[in-house]
Amino acid sequence: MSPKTPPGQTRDQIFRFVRERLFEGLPPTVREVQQAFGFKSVQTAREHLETLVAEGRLTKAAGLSRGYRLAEGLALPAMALVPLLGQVQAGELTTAVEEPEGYIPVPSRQAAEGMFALRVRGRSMIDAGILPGDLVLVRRQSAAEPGDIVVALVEDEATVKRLRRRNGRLELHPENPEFFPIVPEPGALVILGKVIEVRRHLEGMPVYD
Amino acid sequence: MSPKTPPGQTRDQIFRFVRERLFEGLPPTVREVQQAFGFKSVQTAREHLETLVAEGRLTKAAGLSRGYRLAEGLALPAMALVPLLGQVQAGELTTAVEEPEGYIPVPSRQAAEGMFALRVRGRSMIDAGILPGDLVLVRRQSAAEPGDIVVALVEDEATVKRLRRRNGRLELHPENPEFFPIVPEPGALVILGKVIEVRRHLEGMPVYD
DNA sequence: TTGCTTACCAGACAAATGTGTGCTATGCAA
DNA sequence: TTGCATAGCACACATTTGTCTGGTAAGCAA
Repeated sequence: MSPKTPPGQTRDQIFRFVRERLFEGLPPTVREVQQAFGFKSVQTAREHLETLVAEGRLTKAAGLSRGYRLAEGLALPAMALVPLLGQVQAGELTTAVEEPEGYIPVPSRQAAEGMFALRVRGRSMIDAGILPGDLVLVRRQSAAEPGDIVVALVEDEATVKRLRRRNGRLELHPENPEFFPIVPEPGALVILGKVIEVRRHLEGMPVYD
Repeated sequence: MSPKTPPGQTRDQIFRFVRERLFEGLPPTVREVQQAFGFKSVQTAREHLETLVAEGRLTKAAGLSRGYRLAEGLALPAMALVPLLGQVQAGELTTAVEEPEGYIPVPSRQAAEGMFALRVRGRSMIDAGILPGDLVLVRRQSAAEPGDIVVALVEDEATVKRLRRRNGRLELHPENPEFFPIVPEPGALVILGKVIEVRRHLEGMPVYD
């Protein structure tokens, strides 16, 4: 008999194994789990799987081959592609087509709704750790809180700045002492969205389109 | 016998059915195809499936249940999860499991091979735009080029620094004037991998585990 | 006609796979 | 000790599932 492992440890690995296989598109059979973990009996694998079902981490379709699935809530993050906009044109950006340069994958279909991506061009945000060439993922919204990093429309160009409130009005502040804050006329500030993620690829990044 | 349909028409619909099922995560069995299309014989479904394989639209793993897959090139862009390692222990990090804190989704299965992720803890790389709390995605490799940002092992702790060559030896340089370079004994430098991506989530990020 | 192809059916067999019963061994707590 | 839980094993059985052999019927071209 194989040595006994600490309680739950093997089961965690089995859970990840099943999830991995689901990612690849083909759920494992009980015997595939058995072989993957070197169990000498099918039943050992089966008991672990059934325990995972009882724990609510897996679900199963009884009788079906390869019937184990991830439980609700643990579902695989389905990938979605967010458009990488190049030139952000005048107006509202809401006009359907802005000639995306490509598409950025995000791990949640839901989160991708109403998102777009931009490539940062200036050095005005380097103290916030946002460098030229970085990608910012932006959720579209026309308002934001002071302190948020936002994408705003300044003279028909999209710019990334931190939103600040000063003297009762909203301003766009760079995070680089070499740059000056932008003080829009009251009511003239057009916010395109809020930056919710920053990505920097130091090595070749696959482009989707 | 059911009425005979025009050549290829039923087969196209079977292809779409299989693709749909693959997208949902559970490839169909031959008999499930049979029932979905109301065939009175298993063999009818089987012949269509085998024809799709012969046409190069599907592939199959013979003998396996639910063994039909989409052919190369027709596959969906698949995501993979990269382990987010918390404490990087001594030694080589190559020991199988290091108690991942979670898993980070990356958009390519292939790229995920041999990768891991770390959460940055210090402020030593802020001038490179790497802030505390940022995630770095690392490809495992034991050597790197000067100029690369690497993860190296310093006194049993993983640290992110830029690799530099000075006076003929490799050093680990921070990107923050408040910190000093680390000068390992020649030959004592343990490189765990190269940083290939930096991510910062400014808003709640889903954690997978 | 003949011959060929495609679409479909019937029934059987064998391999893959899910499931059940009974067992050993270890650790822990009452 | 007893009792209980977890980890694992052996073996059998039934269902699911892939596979095979042989058939019918319709359309089309030589």
